[in-house]
Amino acid sequence: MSDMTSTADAPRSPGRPRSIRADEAIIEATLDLLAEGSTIEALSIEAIAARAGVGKATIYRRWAGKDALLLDALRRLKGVLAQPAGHSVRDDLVLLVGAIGKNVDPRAPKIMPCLASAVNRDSDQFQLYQNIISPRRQLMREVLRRGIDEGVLRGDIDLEVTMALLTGPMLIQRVLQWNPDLDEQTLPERVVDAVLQGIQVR
Amino acid sequence: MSDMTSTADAPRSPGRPRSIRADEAIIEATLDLLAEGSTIEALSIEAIAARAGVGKATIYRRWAGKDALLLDALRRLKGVLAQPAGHSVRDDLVLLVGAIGKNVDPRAPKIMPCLASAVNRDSDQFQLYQNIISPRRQLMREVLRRGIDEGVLRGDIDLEVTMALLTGPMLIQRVLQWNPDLDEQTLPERVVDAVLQGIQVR
DNA sequence: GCGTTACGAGTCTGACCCGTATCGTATTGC
DNA sequence: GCAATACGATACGGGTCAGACTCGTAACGC
Repeated sequence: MSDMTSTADAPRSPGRPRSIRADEAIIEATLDLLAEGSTIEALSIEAIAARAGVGKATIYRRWAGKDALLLDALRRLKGVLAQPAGHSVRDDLVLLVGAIGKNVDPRAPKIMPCLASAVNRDSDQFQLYQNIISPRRQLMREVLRRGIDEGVLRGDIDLEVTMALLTGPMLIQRVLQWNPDLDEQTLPERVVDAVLQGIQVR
Repeated sequence: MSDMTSTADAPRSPGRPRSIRADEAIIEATLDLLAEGSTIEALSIEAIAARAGVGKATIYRRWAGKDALLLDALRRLKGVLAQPAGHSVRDDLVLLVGAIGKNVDPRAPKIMPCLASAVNRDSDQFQLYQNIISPRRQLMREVLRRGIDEGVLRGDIDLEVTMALLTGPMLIQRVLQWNPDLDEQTLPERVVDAVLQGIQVR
Protein backbone atom coordinates (compact mmCIF):
# COMPACT_ATOMS: atom_id res chain seq x y z
CA MET A 1 0.00 0.00 0.00
CA SER A 2 2.89 2.33 0.70
CA ASP A 3 6.29 2.66 -0.87
CA MET A 4 7.71 0.65 1.99
CA THR A 5 6.30 -2.62 0.77
CA SER A 6 8.73 -2.53 -2.13
CA THR A 7 11.54 -3.08 0.36
CA ALA A 8 10.44 -6.67 0.72
CA ASP A 9 11.44 -8.10 -2.65
CA ALA A 10 14.57 -5.89 -2.93
CA PRO A 11 15.64 -6.65 -6.52
CA ARG A 12 19.02 -4.88 -6.30
CA SER A 13 20.11 -1.66 -4.72
CA PRO A 14 22.81 0.38 -6.44
CA GLY A 15 23.47 3.13 -3.94
CA ARG A 16 23.18 3.58 -0.23
CA PRO A 17 20.24 1.66 1.21
CA ARG A 18 17.49 3.41 3.06
CA SER A 19 18.00 3.69 6.76
CA ILE A 20 15.71 1.42 8.73
CA ARG A 21 16.37 3.56 11.76
CA ALA A 22 14.95 6.54 9.89
CA ASP A 23 11.81 4.56 9.03
CA GLU A 24 11.35 3.69 12.64
CA ALA A 25 12.16 7.17 13.93
CA ILE A 26 9.61 8.77 11.60
CA ILE A 27 6.80 6.42 12.58
CA GLU A 28 7.64 6.73 16.25
CA ALA A 29 7.78 10.52 16.06
CA THR A 30 4.38 10.57 14.39
CA LEU A 31 2.80 8.42 17.06
CA ASP A 32 4.55 10.35 19.82
CA LEU A 33 3.28 13.67 18.58
CA LEU A 34 -0.24 12.31 18.26
CA ALA A 35 -0.10 10.80 21.73
CA GLU A 36 1.12 14.12 23.13
CA GLY A 37 -2.09 15.77 22.07
CA SER A 38 -1.54 16.93 18.54
CA THR A 39 -4.54 16.40 16.36
CA ILE A 40 -4.20 14.70 13.03
CA GLU A 41 -4.38 17.82 10.95
CA ALA A 42 -2.30 19.95 13.27
CA LEU A 43 0.42 17.41 12.68
CA SER A 44 2.94 18.74 10.18
CA ILE A 45 5.62 16.96 8.22
CA GLU A 46 8.06 19.54 9.47
CA ALA A 47 7.26 18.77 13.08
CA ILE A 48 7.57 15.06 12.47
CA ALA A 49 10.90 15.51 10.74
CA ALA A 50 12.21 17.69 13.53
CA ARG A 51 11.04 15.26 16.18
CA ALA A 52 12.50 12.28 14.36
CA GLY A 53 15.80 14.04 13.78
CA VAL A 54 15.32 13.58 10.08
CA GLY A 55 15.26 15.78 7.02
CA LYS A 56 11.94 16.49 5.40
CA ALA A 57 13.16 14.94 2.17
CA THR A 58 13.70 11.65 3.97
CA ILE A 59 10.01 11.56 4.75
CA TYR A 60 8.89 12.58 1.26
CA ARG A 61 11.20 9.92 -0.16
CA ARG A 62 9.12 7.27 1.64
CA TRP A 63 5.60 8.57 1.66
CA ALA A 64 3.56 10.64 -0.75
CA GLY A 65 2.22 12.88 1.96
CA LYS A 66 0.87 13.13 5.45
CA ASP A 67 -2.06 10.84 4.74
CA ALA A 68 0.09 7.97 3.52
CA LEU A 69 2.41 8.34 6.47
CA LEU A 70 -0.47 8.39 8.90
CA LEU A 71 -1.95 5.29 7.35
CA ASP A 72 1.28 3.39 7.96
CA ALA A 73 1.77 4.86 11.42
CA LEU A 74 -1.72 4.00 12.59
CA ARG A 75 -1.33 0.46 11.35
CA ARG A 76 1.19 0.01 14.12
CA LEU A 77 -1.45 0.57 16.72
CA LYS A 78 -3.88 -2.14 15.90
CA GLY A 79 -2.06 -4.70 17.99
CA VAL A 80 -2.72 -8.39 18.04
CA LEU A 81 -6.03 -10.13 18.33
CA ALA A 82 -6.96 -11.44 21.73
CA GLN A 83 -7.22 -15.21 21.80
CA PRO A 84 -10.24 -16.51 23.70
CA ALA A 85 -9.43 -19.60 25.74
CA GLY A 86 -12.51 -21.46 24.57
CA HIS A 87 -13.55 -22.88 27.95
CA SER A 88 -16.22 -20.57 29.31
CA VAL A 89 -18.30 -18.39 27.00
CA ARG A 90 -18.61 -15.78 29.72
CA ASP A 91 -14.87 -15.63 30.34
CA ASP A 92 -14.17 -15.42 26.63
CA LEU A 93 -16.59 -12.54 26.28
CA VAL A 94 -15.04 -10.75 29.25
CA LEU A 95 -11.65 -11.17 27.60
CA LEU A 96 -12.85 -9.82 24.25
CA VAL A 97 -14.74 -6.91 25.77
CA GLY A 98 -11.74 -6.05 27.92
CA ALA A 99 -9.54 -6.02 24.82
CA ILE A 100 -11.67 -3.35 23.14
CA GLY A 101 -9.60 -0.26 22.63
CA LYS A 102 -6.72 -1.89 24.43
CA ASN A 103 -3.62 -2.11 22.30
CA VAL A 104 -0.07 -3.23 22.74
CA ASP A 105 1.07 0.34 22.29
CA PRO A 106 0.58 2.46 25.40
CA ARG A 107 0.03 5.51 23.22
CA ALA A 108 -3.05 4.01 21.60
CA PRO A 109 -5.65 5.21 24.11
CA LYS A 110 -4.43 8.78 23.68
CA ILE A 111 -4.52 8.56 19.90
CA MET A 112 -7.77 6.71 19.36
CA PRO A 113 -10.19 9.52 20.22
CA CYS A 114 -8.83 11.78 17.51
CA LEU A 115 -9.49 9.08 14.93
CA ALA A 116 -13.21 9.17 15.55
CA SER A 117 -13.67 12.23 13.39
CA ALA A 118 -11.32 11.07 10.65
CA VAL A 119 -13.13 7.76 10.34
CA ASN A 120 -16.35 9.52 9.45
CA ARG A 121 -14.94 11.95 6.93
CA ASP A 122 -12.30 10.07 5.01
CA SER A 123 -13.53 6.90 3.38
CA ASP A 124 -10.00 5.48 3.23
CA GLN A 125 -9.62 5.75 6.95
CA PHE A 126 -13.10 4.40 7.39
CA GLN A 127 -12.06 1.32 5.45
CA LEU A 128 -8.87 1.01 7.48
CA TYR A 129 -10.91 1.19 10.64
CA GLN A 130 -13.36 -1.44 9.44
CA ASN A 131 -10.49 -3.67 8.37
CA ILE A 132 -9.06 -3.51 11.86
CA ILE A 133 -12.24 -4.13 13.78
CA SER A 134 -14.01 -6.61 11.56
CA PRO A 135 -11.76 -9.56 12.53
CA ARG A 136 -12.37 -8.66 16.15
CA ARG A 137 -16.10 -8.62 15.51
CA GLN A 138 -15.75 -11.98 13.82
CA LEU A 139 -13.98 -13.35 16.87
CA MET A 140 -16.79 -12.24 19.14
CA ARG A 141 -19.38 -13.54 16.72
CA GLU A 142 -17.81 -16.99 16.87
CA VAL A 143 -17.79 -17.01 20.63
CA LEU A 144 -21.47 -16.08 20.66
CA ARG A 145 -22.27 -18.77 18.13
CA ARG A 146 -20.38 -21.27 20.22
CA GLY A 147 -22.47 -20.21 23.18
CA ILE A 148 -25.62 -20.88 21.22
CA ASP A 149 -24.37 -24.27 20.07
CA GLU A 150 -23.42 -25.21 23.61
CA GLY A 151 -26.87 -24.18 24.78
CA VAL A 152 -25.53 -21.45 27.04
CA LEU A 153 -27.01 -18.64 24.95
CA ARG A 154 -30.49 -18.49 23.50
CA GLY A 155 -30.82 -19.35 19.85
CA ASP A 156 -33.09 -16.45 18.97
CA ILE A 157 -30.72 -13.61 19.81
CA ASP A 158 -29.53 -11.16 17.16
CA LEU A 159 -25.78 -11.64 16.96
CA GLU A 160 -25.04 -8.20 15.54
CA VAL A 161 -27.12 -6.39 18.13
CA THR A 162 -25.56 -8.47 20.87
CA MET A 163 -22.07 -7.55 19.70
CA ALA A 164 -23.03 -3.88 19.69
CA LEU A 165 -24.38 -4.39 23.18
CA LEU A 166 -21.10 -5.81 24.40
CA THR A 167 -18.84 -3.45 22.49
CA GLY A 168 -20.68 -0.14 22.82
CA PRO A 169 -20.36 0.50 26.53
CA MET A 170 -16.66 -0.32 26.54
CA LEU A 171 -15.97 1.79 23.49
CA ILE A 172 -17.77 4.93 24.60
CA GLN A 173 -16.00 4.68 27.91
CA ARG A 174 -12.51 4.21 26.43
CA VAL A 175 -12.86 6.60 23.52
CA LEU A 176 -15.30 9.22 24.76
CA GLN A 177 -14.94 8.93 28.51
CA TRP A 178 -18.69 8.92 28.44
CA ASN A 179 -19.20 8.54 32.16
CA PRO A 180 -16.23 9.61 34.31
CA ASP A 181 -17.68 7.79 37.31
CA LEU A 182 -17.63 4.41 35.60
CA ASP A 183 -14.73 2.17 36.57
CA GLU A 184 -13.04 1.02 33.39
CA GLN A 185 -11.24 -1.83 35.09
CA THR A 186 -14.26 -3.83 36.17
CA LEU A 187 -16.49 -2.69 33.33
CA PRO A 188 -15.93 -5.67 30.98
CA GLU A 189 -17.07 -8.14 33.59
CA ARG A 190 -20.06 -6.11 34.60
CA VAL A 191 -21.13 -5.48 31.04
CA VAL A 192 -20.90 -9.14 30.07
CA ASP A 193 -22.82 -10.28 33.13
CA ALA A 194 -25.50 -7.67 32.61
CA VAL A 195 -25.93 -8.63 28.98
CA LEU A 196 -26.04 -12.29 29.86
CA GLN A 197 -28.64 -11.95 32.57
CA GLY A 198 -30.69 -9.00 31.36
CA ILE A 199 -32.13 -6.47 33.73
CA GLN A 200 -35.73 -7.54 33.71
CA VAL A 201 -37.44 -9.30 36.56
CA ARG A 202 -37.95 -12.91 35.63
CA MET B 1 -20.03 33.46 28.60
CA SER B 2 -19.57 35.26 25.32
CA ASP B 3 -19.79 38.91 24.44
CA MET B 4 -23.29 38.35 23.18
CA THR B 5 -24.81 38.03 26.61
CA SER B 6 -24.21 41.73 27.15
CA THR B 7 -26.84 42.40 24.49
CA ALA B 8 -29.50 41.35 26.97
CA ASP B 9 -29.38 44.22 29.43
CA ALA B 10 -28.68 46.84 26.70
CA PRO B 11 -28.03 49.92 28.83
CA ARG B 12 -27.96 52.38 25.95
CA SER B 13 -26.69 52.23 22.41
CA PRO B 14 -25.30 55.39 20.89
CA GLY B 15 -24.57 54.35 17.34
CA ARG B 16 -25.85 51.79 14.91
CA PRO B 17 -26.96 48.60 16.63
CA ARG B 18 -25.42 45.26 15.82
CA SER B 19 -27.12 43.32 13.10
CA ILE B 20 -29.02 40.31 14.38
CA ARG B 21 -28.94 38.91 10.88
CA ALA B 22 -25.15 38.95 11.01
CA ASP B 23 -25.19 37.05 14.30
CA GLU B 24 -27.38 34.41 12.80
CA ALA B 25 -25.48 34.24 9.52
CA ILE B 26 -22.17 33.70 11.32
CA ILE B 27 -23.47 30.89 13.51
CA GLU B 28 -25.22 29.25 10.60
CA ALA B 29 -22.14 29.50 8.39
CA THR B 30 -20.06 27.89 11.13
CA LEU B 31 -22.43 24.96 11.52
CA ASP B 32 -22.81 24.60 7.76
CA LEU B 33 -19.07 24.40 7.22
CA LEU B 34 -18.70 21.84 9.99
CA ALA B 35 -21.56 19.79 8.60
CA GLU B 36 -19.98 19.87 5.16
CA GLY B 37 -16.94 18.05 6.46
CA SER B 38 -14.60 20.68 7.75
CA THR B 39 -12.91 19.69 10.96
CA ILE B 40 -12.88 22.03 13.89
CA GLU B 41 -9.34 23.17 13.47
CA ALA B 42 -9.47 23.34 9.70
CA LEU B 43 -12.27 25.82 10.18
CA SER B 44 -11.00 29.35 9.69
CA ILE B 45 -12.50 32.67 10.62
CA GLU B 46 -11.91 33.80 7.07
CA ALA B 47 -13.91 30.90 5.65
CA ILE B 48 -16.75 31.53 8.08
CA ALA B 49 -16.82 35.23 7.22
CA ALA B 50 -16.85 34.50 3.51
CA ARG B 51 -19.59 31.91 3.88
CA ALA B 52 -21.69 34.20 6.03
CA GLY B 53 -21.21 37.13 3.67
CA VAL B 54 -19.71 39.09 6.50
CA GLY B 55 -16.49 40.97 7.16
CA LYS B 56 -13.98 39.40 9.49
CA ALA B 57 -14.20 42.42 11.76
CA THR B 58 -17.87 41.70 12.29
CA ILE B 59 -16.93 38.32 13.75
CA TYR B 60 -14.11 39.66 15.90
CA ARG B 61 -16.44 42.37 17.18
CA ARG B 62 -18.61 39.60 18.67
CA TRP B 63 -16.27 36.84 19.69
CA ALA B 64 -12.74 36.78 21.01
CA GLY B 65 -11.68 34.03 18.66
CA LYS B 66 -12.56 30.77 17.03
CA ASP B 67 -13.01 28.93 20.32
CA ALA B 68 -15.55 31.38 21.69
CA LEU B 69 -17.47 31.33 18.44
CA LEU B 70 -17.50 27.54 18.35
CA LEU B 71 -18.74 27.37 21.90
CA ASP B 72 -21.75 29.48 21.00
CA ALA B 73 -22.32 27.70 17.71
CA LEU B 74 -22.25 24.23 19.23
CA ARG B 75 -24.66 25.27 21.93
CA ARG B 76 -27.26 25.50 19.17
CA LEU B 77 -26.99 21.81 18.51
CA LYS B 78 -27.78 20.31 21.86
CA GLY B 79 -31.51 20.37 21.23
CA VAL B 80 -34.22 19.71 23.73
CA LEU B 81 -34.50 16.81 26.13
CA ALA B 82 -36.79 13.99 25.12
CA GLN B 83 -39.76 13.66 27.43
CA PRO B 84 -40.57 10.05 28.36
CA ALA B 85 -44.30 9.41 28.47
CA GLY B 86 -44.11 7.58 31.78
CA HIS B 87 -46.42 4.72 30.90
CA SER B 88 -44.23 1.82 29.90
CA VAL B 89 -40.65 1.57 31.08
CA ARG B 90 -39.71 -0.22 27.89
CA ASP B 91 -41.25 2.43 25.66
CA ASP B 92 -39.60 5.20 27.64
CA LEU B 93 -36.23 3.52 27.28
CA VAL B 94 -36.77 3.05 23.55
CA LEU B 95 -37.55 6.74 23.29
CA LEU B 96 -34.48 7.80 25.26
CA VAL B 97 -32.16 5.44 23.42
CA GLY B 98 -33.57 6.59 20.11
CA ALA B 99 -32.92 10.19 21.08
CA ILE B 100 -29.20 9.57 21.60
CA GLY B 101 -27.26 11.62 19.13
CA LYS B 102 -30.47 12.79 17.56
CA ASN B 103 -30.86 16.54 17.62
CA VAL B 104 -33.29 19.07 16.31
CA ASP B 105 -30.67 20.30 13.90
CA PRO B 106 -30.22 18.00 10.91
CA ARG B 107 -26.55 18.96 10.72
CA ALA B 108 -25.85 17.53 14.16
CA PRO B 109 -25.07 13.93 13.14
CA LYS B 110 -22.45 15.20 10.70
CA ILE B 111 -20.87 17.47 13.26
CA MET B 112 -20.86 15.22 16.29
CA PRO B 113 -18.10 12.84 15.24
CA CYS B 114 -15.55 15.61 14.96
CA LEU B 115 -16.27 16.63 18.54
CA ALA B 116 -15.12 13.29 19.86
CA SER B 117 -11.47 14.24 19.63
CA ALA B 118 -11.95 17.72 21.00
CA VAL B 119 -13.77 16.38 24.03
CA ASN B 120 -10.78 14.32 25.04
CA ARG B 121 -8.14 16.99 24.58
CA ASP B 122 -9.70 20.19 25.79
CA SER B 123 -11.02 20.07 29.34
CA ASP B 124 -13.36 23.01 28.68
CA GLN B 125 -15.05 21.15 25.88
CA PHE B 126 -15.09 18.02 28.00
CA GLN B 127 -17.03 19.92 30.63
CA LEU B 128 -19.41 21.33 28.02
CA TYR B 129 -20.00 17.82 26.76
CA GLN B 130 -20.65 16.47 30.23
CA ASN B 131 -23.01 19.34 30.94
CA ILE B 132 -25.03 18.44 27.88
CA ILE B 133 -25.26 14.70 28.45
CA SER B 134 -25.56 14.53 32.21
CA PRO B 135 -29.22 15.68 32.27
CA ARG B 136 -29.95 13.05 29.65
CA ARG B 137 -28.23 10.45 31.78
CA GLN B 138 -30.28 11.63 34.72
CA LEU B 139 -33.46 11.20 32.71
CA MET B 140 -32.58 7.63 31.89
CA ARG B 141 -31.55 6.95 35.45
CA GLU B 142 -34.97 8.04 36.67
CA VAL B 143 -36.76 5.79 34.20
CA LEU B 144 -34.64 2.85 35.36
CA ARG B 145 -35.33 3.64 38.99
CA ARG B 146 -39.02 3.86 38.23
CA GLY B 147 -38.78 0.45 36.62
CA ILE B 148 -37.25 -0.95 39.77
CA ASP B 149 -39.90 0.66 41.96
CA GLU B 150 -42.64 -0.69 39.74
CA GLY B 151 -41.11 -4.15 39.97
CA VAL B 152 -40.46 -4.34 36.24
CA LEU B 153 -36.69 -4.23 36.64
CA ARG B 154 -34.61 -6.16 39.12
CA GLY B 155 -33.48 -4.27 42.18
CA ASP B 156 -29.90 -5.51 42.10
CA ILE B 157 -28.88 -4.02 38.75
CA ASP B 158 -26.11 -1.44 38.51
CA LEU B 159 -27.77 1.69 37.15
CA GLU B 160 -24.61 3.22 35.69
CA VAL B 161 -23.61 0.04 33.90
CA THR B 162 -27.14 -0.38 32.61
CA MET B 163 -27.14 3.13 31.21
CA ALA B 164 -23.84 2.45 29.48
CA LEU B 165 -25.37 -0.72 28.13
CA LEU B 166 -28.29 1.17 26.64
CA THR B 167 -26.34 4.18 25.44
CA GLY B 168 -23.15 2.58 24.13
CA PRO B 169 -24.50 0.63 21.17
CA MET B 170 -26.51 3.58 19.91
CA LEU B 171 -23.65 6.00 20.33
CA ILE B 172 -20.99 3.96 18.58
CA GLN B 173 -23.40 3.42 15.74
CA ARG B 174 -24.36 7.07 15.35
CA VAL B 175 -20.96 8.58 15.99
CA LEU B 176 -18.53 5.94 14.77
CA GLN B 177 -20.66 3.99 12.31
CA TRP B 178 -19.25 1.02 14.14
CA ASN B 179 -21.11 -1.62 12.17
CA PRO B 180 -22.35 -0.49 8.75
CA ASP B 181 -24.67 -3.49 8.54
CA LEU B 182 -26.61 -2.51 11.63
CA ASP B 183 -29.93 -0.78 10.98
CA GLU B 184 -29.98 2.45 12.94
CA GLN B 185 -33.74 2.81 12.69
CA THR B 186 -34.72 -0.31 14.57
CA LEU B 187 -31.66 -0.37 16.80
CA PRO B 188 -33.16 1.40 19.84
CA GLU B 189 -35.95 -1.13 20.13
CA ARG B 190 -33.69 -4.09 19.67
CA VAL B 191 -31.11 -2.80 22.12
CA VAL B 192 -33.69 -2.13 24.81
CA ASP B 193 -35.33 -5.51 24.38
CA ALA B 194 -32.00 -7.31 24.43
CA VAL B 195 -30.91 -5.51 27.57
CA LEU B 196 -34.24 -6.22 29.22
CA GLN B 197 -34.27 -9.90 28.44
CA GLY B 198 -30.59 -10.77 28.45
CA ILE B 199 -29.15 -13.29 26.07
CA GLN B 200 -28.65 -16.19 28.39
CA VAL B 201 -30.78 -19.32 28.36
CA ARG B 202 -33.07 -19.26 31.34
C1' DG C 1 37.99 4.74 -6.49
C1' DC C 2 33.64 5.56 -8.78
C1' DG C 3 28.79 5.86 -9.73
C1' DT C 4 24.70 5.70 -7.26
C1' DT C 5 21.63 6.49 -3.81
C1' DA C 6 20.50 8.01 0.91
C1' DC C 7 21.39 11.07 4.65
C1' DG C 8 20.47 15.62 7.81
C1' DA C 9 20.03 20.22 7.27
C1' DG C 10 18.69 23.97 5.21
C1' DT C 11 16.53 27.28 1.56
C1' DC C 12 12.85 28.97 -1.33
C1' DT C 13 8.16 29.84 -3.30
C1' DG C 14 3.51 29.94 -2.79
C1' DA C 15 -0.37 29.00 -0.06
C1' DC C 16 -3.27 29.94 3.76
C1' DC C 17 -4.43 31.99 7.96
C1' DC C 18 -4.72 35.28 12.16
C1' DG C 19 -5.85 39.49 14.14
C1' DT C 20 -5.74 44.46 13.36
C1' DA C 21 -6.49 48.48 10.80
C1' DT C 22 -8.61 51.28 7.47
C1' DC C 23 -11.56 52.26 3.82
C1' DG C 24 -16.41 54.34 2.34
C1' DT C 25 -21.13 53.49 3.62
C1' DA C 26 -25.28 52.66 6.55
C1' DT C 27 -28.04 53.20 10.61
C1' DT C 28 -29.07 54.69 15.09
C1' DG C 29 -30.01 58.67 19.04
C1' DC C 30 -30.03 63.26 19.84
C1' DG D 1 -27.22 67.54 10.73
C1' DC D 2 -23.98 65.24 13.82
C1' DA D 3 -21.49 62.08 16.77
C1' DA D 4 -21.27 57.30 17.42
C1' DT D 5 -21.25 52.80 16.12
C1' DA D 6 -22.22 49.37 12.93
C1' DC D 7 -21.51 47.29 8.25
C1' DG D 8 -18.75 44.67 4.10
C1' DA D 9 -14.51 44.83 1.94
C1' DT D 10 -9.86 44.91 1.71
C1' DA D 11 -4.98 45.51 2.97
C1' DC D 12 -1.43 44.56 6.13
C1' DG D 13 2.44 42.28 8.91
C1' DG D 14 3.48 38.09 10.97
C1' DG D 15 3.16 33.34 11.25
C1' DT D 16 3.01 28.29 9.73
C1' DC D 17 3.31 24.90 6.45
C1' DA D 18 3.74 22.06 1.92
C1' DG D 19 6.84 20.47 -1.42
C1' DA D 20 10.58 20.92 -4.27
C1' DC D 21 15.21 21.92 -4.22
C1' DT D 22 20.23 22.40 -2.81
C1' DC D 23 24.13 21.54 0.00
C1' DG D 24 28.12 18.56 1.75
C1' DT D 25 28.42 13.96 3.58
C1' DA D 26 27.76 8.84 4.18
C1' DA D 27 27.10 4.09 2.73
C1' DC D 28 26.57 0.70 -0.62
C1' DG D 29 28.04 -2.48 -5.21
C1' DC D 30 31.38 -3.02 -8.38
